[in-house]
Amino acid sequence: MPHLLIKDLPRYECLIEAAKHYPELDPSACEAFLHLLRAGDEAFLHAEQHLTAHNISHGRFSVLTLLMKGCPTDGSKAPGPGLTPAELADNARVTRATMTGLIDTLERDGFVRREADTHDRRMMRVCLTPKAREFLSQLLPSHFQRMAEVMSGLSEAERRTLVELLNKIYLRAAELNTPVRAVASPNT
Amino acid sequence: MPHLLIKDLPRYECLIEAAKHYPELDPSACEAFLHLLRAGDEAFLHAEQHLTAHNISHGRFSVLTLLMKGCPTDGSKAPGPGLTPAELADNARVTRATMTGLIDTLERDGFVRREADTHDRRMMRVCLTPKAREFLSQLLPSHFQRMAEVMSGLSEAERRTLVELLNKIYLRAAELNTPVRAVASPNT
DNA sequence: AAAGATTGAATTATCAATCTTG
DNA sequence: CAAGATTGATAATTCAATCTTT
Repeated sequence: MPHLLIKDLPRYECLIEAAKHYPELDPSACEAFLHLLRAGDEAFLHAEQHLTAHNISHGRFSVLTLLMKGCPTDGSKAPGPGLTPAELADNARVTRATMTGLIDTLERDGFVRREADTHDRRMMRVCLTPKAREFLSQLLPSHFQRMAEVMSGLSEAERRTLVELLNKIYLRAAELNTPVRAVASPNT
Repeated sequence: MPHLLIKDLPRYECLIEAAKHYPELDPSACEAFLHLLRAGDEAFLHAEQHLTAHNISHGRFSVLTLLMKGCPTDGSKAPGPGLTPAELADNARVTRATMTGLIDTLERDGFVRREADTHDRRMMRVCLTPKAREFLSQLLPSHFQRMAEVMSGLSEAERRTLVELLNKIYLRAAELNTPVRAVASPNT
């Protein structure tokens, strides 16, 4: 009879269990993978609850933080004119249709403004409103505070080790995922 | 001009950058937290693409794998009669309304069956169909194979270290999240 | 025709309300 | 009334189709 003060995540437990039935498939790798998802999930939940309490979904938060700094894909600094919906969609990793919907509700709530691009009339420019900047400057410190709580049990050395290992995983996964994402401009 | 063969995740880059402007808020913790989310995100994407290609969403996959083994919250083994929608919702961490919808489409697609509970007529029992068991036995090996690919760059020792660190984070986050999840039965 | 933005249908998710049963 | 399951309204997400502009 296990002590269930800390409830587990059965959907991961099931798979960690199932992976052991495939010894030819590198069980230690599967175990590490599922632990990554489980910890990421639980950590994300902690951050998300804070955002949800402020009526900010994952997608909305991505849009706001991307607009905070410009952050165009090519690294060029263009803070003034804002970003286009297409740039936001690429950087937030959602489809353009999703981004249209996110901008709709953010505009309705007074967090962003749409402006027609002066040079290319197909494009829109999305900008933060002062209300959004105010909102973010209130929210971000407590948001980072919550991140720090989750990581408080790790020493500086452990954090460095963790970041190093996570980076290795990230780069490998990004490499595996790259062909899928590179569907932007085929060569025909 | 950076070499963009591996596209970055600007929504995390922005925050990692922003966290450095709050030196009083434990920047190394925030950095580690965001690296966890970024790696988890990218790893999850790799697994998800495989599931999506087989018409299986995150929620659907959770339901199928939970039903594979029973997996009731209290650890009791009850493989025969299946699980109730409430148990599935708790274990998959979605609301009961969401679970109703997931079971609807899974039933429509022939993966699960609903049966009325013989003892308590408020409850339903959800079971896997043979079609679903066949489907899972085809899918799981390649699913685990993809997990292994992502982790292939880590040695056994690194995997052990990683799991240990992730466990520390998971337990801390679960502890922080527990009060939020324990809203099941208030005492009035 | 190609690119940017949007719209429409479908799925997954939430909460709040409702219906059935205990 | 409690509890389990569902339904209805809304949001976020996807894909496919459409509309405007280049």
